[in-house]
Amino acid sequence: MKIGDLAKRTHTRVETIRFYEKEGLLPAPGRSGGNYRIYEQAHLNRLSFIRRSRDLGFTLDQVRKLMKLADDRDAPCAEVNAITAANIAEIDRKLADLGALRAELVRRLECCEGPTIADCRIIEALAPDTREGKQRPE
Amino acid sequence: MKIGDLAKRTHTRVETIRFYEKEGLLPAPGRSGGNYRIYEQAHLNRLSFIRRSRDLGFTLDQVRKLMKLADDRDAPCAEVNAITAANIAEIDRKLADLGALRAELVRRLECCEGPTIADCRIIEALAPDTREGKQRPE
DNA sequence: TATGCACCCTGAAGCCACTATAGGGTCAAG
DNA sequence: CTTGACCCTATAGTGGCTTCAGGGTGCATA
Ligand SMILES: [Zn+2]
Ligand SMILES: [Zn+2]
Ligand SMILES: [Zn+2]
Ligand SMILES: [Zn+2]
Repeated sequence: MKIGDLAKRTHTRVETIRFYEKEGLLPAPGRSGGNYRIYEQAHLNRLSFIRRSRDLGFTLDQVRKLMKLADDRDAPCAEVNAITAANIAEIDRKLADLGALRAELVRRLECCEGPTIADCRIIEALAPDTREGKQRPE
Repeated sequence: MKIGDLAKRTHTRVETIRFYEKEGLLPAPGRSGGNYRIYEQAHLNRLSFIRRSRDLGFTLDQVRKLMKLADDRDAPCAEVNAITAANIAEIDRKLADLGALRAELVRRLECCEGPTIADCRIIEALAPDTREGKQRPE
């Protein structure tokens, strides 16, 4: 299997596959006469694992850990659960942040009294006070 | 006002202020005898604007646009609204993605049948099929 | 045989928004 | 006169890729 085939089958860009190899996530495959990378099923399995993990929001470092754990079937899965729980917590933080952000943006969008910047509540909310004559514009 | 004072007043790191200057977001201030940057009120205003915008999730490029608009009080604020709306849409996308992600992670965490990797449903869900004998491990 | 075209190779740089590090200089207090 | 807090520049690093420059390979077609 050449790199392009592997790319198609895993919905990964060719460059990303080479990047994973350089990063030590995907073992370097054999080469053809023309120096093309030739992949086996095992590579496809590894790469699928990486992509599924990435899709679930794990970092490459976490993926490295998960793969090491996955390779040792006798290892306890407490560590896997810890990594997963950490990601859920991280997602919760992001959800809260984004929710608050969204609310504030919507509020500002609703308050725009336009039609020109002079009356725009969005800009007004962003800008610090410059209308009380306390300072001159530079 | 020296850079450290400005940093404190705007809750910005000193390095970030220098970075904004290099990026053309904050005009280069005058210098003291000892070559220290000396800031005026106008700089503080600008920097506040930048930080508030960043806190609301605008990119530096969007901040550039917003500042240009903010400087022209006769400009229509449709563009400001468009930038804001685009950010809300972007946030909505992220919220949906993160929500789905979270659900899937929780589902997997709940399904872990441990105590070892051999029975771990999280790893199982990540790994491609390797148990049907269709291929050998590399 | 030549030519085109899709695919492959390497190495380096670019993206975002900073952050960190190295290696110095300035200034006021003790 | 030394200490320590602050400041300066220039460069590299972060994550997770993407893009680019400058080639080589392999197969089909004119
Ligand atoms: Zn209102
Ligand atoms: Zn407006
Ligand atoms: Zn279950
Ligand atoms: Zn488990």
